Amino acid sequence: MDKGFPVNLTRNTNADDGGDRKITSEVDFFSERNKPSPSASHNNIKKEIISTDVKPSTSNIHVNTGLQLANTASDQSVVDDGVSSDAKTTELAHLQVELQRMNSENIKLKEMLSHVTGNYTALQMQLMSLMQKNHHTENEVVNAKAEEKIHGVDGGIVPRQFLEIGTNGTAEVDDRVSNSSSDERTRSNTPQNSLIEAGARDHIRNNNGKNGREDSPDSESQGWGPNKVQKILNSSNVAEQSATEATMRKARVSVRARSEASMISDGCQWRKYGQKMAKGNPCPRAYYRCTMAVGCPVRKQVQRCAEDKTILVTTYEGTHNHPLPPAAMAMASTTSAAASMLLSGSMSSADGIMTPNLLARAILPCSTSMATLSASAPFPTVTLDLTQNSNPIPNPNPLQQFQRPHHAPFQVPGFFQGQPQNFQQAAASLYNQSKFSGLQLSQEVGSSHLTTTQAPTHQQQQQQQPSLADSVSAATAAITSDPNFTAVLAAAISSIIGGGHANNNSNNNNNSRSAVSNFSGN
DNA sequence: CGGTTTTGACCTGCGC
DNA sequence: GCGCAGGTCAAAACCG
Repeated sequence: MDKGFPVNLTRNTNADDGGDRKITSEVDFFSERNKPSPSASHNNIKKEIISTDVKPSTSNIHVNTGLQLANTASDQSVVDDGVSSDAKTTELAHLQVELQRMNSENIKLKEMLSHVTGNYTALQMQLMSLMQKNHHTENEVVNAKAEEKIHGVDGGIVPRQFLEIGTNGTAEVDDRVSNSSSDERTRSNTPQNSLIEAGARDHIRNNNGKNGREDSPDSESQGWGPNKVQKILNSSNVAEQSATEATMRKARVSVRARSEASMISDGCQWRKYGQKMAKGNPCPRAYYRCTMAVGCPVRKQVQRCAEDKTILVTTYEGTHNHPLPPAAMAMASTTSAAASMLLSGSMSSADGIMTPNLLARAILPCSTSMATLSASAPFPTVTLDLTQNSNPIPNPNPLQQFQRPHHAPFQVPGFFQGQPQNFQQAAASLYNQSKFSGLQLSQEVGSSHLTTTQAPTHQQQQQQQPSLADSVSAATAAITSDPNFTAVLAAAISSIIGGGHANNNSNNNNNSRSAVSNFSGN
């Protein structure tokens, strides 16, 4: 019996070995993609070139090189049958000239690429500095307010510990942020630990480490309590910045997907550590912790939607501190990217309220409604809704669009690198697919008046698309319930959001074996 | 036997 | 201060 792993994976793939086969073929495809073109004529010309001591360029930039040479080669193979060696030599010379021309062209293209890259970097730097400047300005406003309180301008009482945290707590918070990987389990292993420590954590909040525990890794908060951050936000700019970083860990990414399984497969291994009945929902909420590495801070909550029990809402929090298999990277990078986007938006505002329009456009630039953003207390949350059936781009054959042929499977972002054309095609394709699947982006910003679009309920969203054929609904539901699709779609979204965010687990090696084992294990 | 799930108890924050 | 809700812990049960 599969415990904690999606049942519908095996259901969707008919058998466990079917699931393995699917993933294996995908991995094989990726490995194939890294090989040169299998064209026989291409191989022929390669041999010819090497035999004449002309080194072919291996640059990826020159996409057409192989084709042109291949054509030439096939021409030559015809000539080979009965033509003199002079013609052969002439042909070789011609090829050499052609190759040299292409090499020089390659160099030019490389220069262009480096130029564009440089421009991009410069622009990115400018953007960063602008954002930083903006943030700094807001900090000054906060500081001014804090100063007023310190000097009793408004008669307010300044909580002493907040000021102390501002100078002293920086290291503590930063340390927590940078050491998000600190071993929570180790910390919790001692018997009495949790209760004592819970109290100690609270004590730290109030006394700022006067009990001497602030330097201990034990002082690392669980990353789920909002209050510490909220309090620190009211102190100095340093503390605010630190708190913002701490908030980064608290950003949540919620994924709604139709699934009859108890949990969607995201490639990670999870251990259930709790279950609670949440108010207003007859379905219990399950709490999971990542067990792929000891002390991984990532947790997730899984709960069925109260309105539609076929919808599984999975809420992720935290960043993995260990290498992930590609299958896990897809979802992990997505949640990380979404969290980064969300918090980069929230960071630009002193009161923690994000700029929803900017964020919304950033997540999916061509859409006005694709994912739900919420900065309502206590946690900023991005919701990726993979349950909808809306289709802004009419597609007469949605099934065809969603099919996963073996010759062109979906890719996770890590595999896009070095394959720009494939990346663009896949991203564009998945972008359309994501639009098809009805990722809804609205701006629900808690109590703030920045709300521009009221997040529609699930029923409302369905009612907005009454004209869709049942087959489309069924296909979408079936596909979006496929955990692999969910993960890969999420990966594509993260890719669209921006490569910088998408692969924060850059040290993750693409261990295809672990991916296979994970999926088969799931 | 080791890992996972279950489940009741406990803690914390928040609103009243 | 009290009650509520969300979140976590850990012993016991369960499973392969």
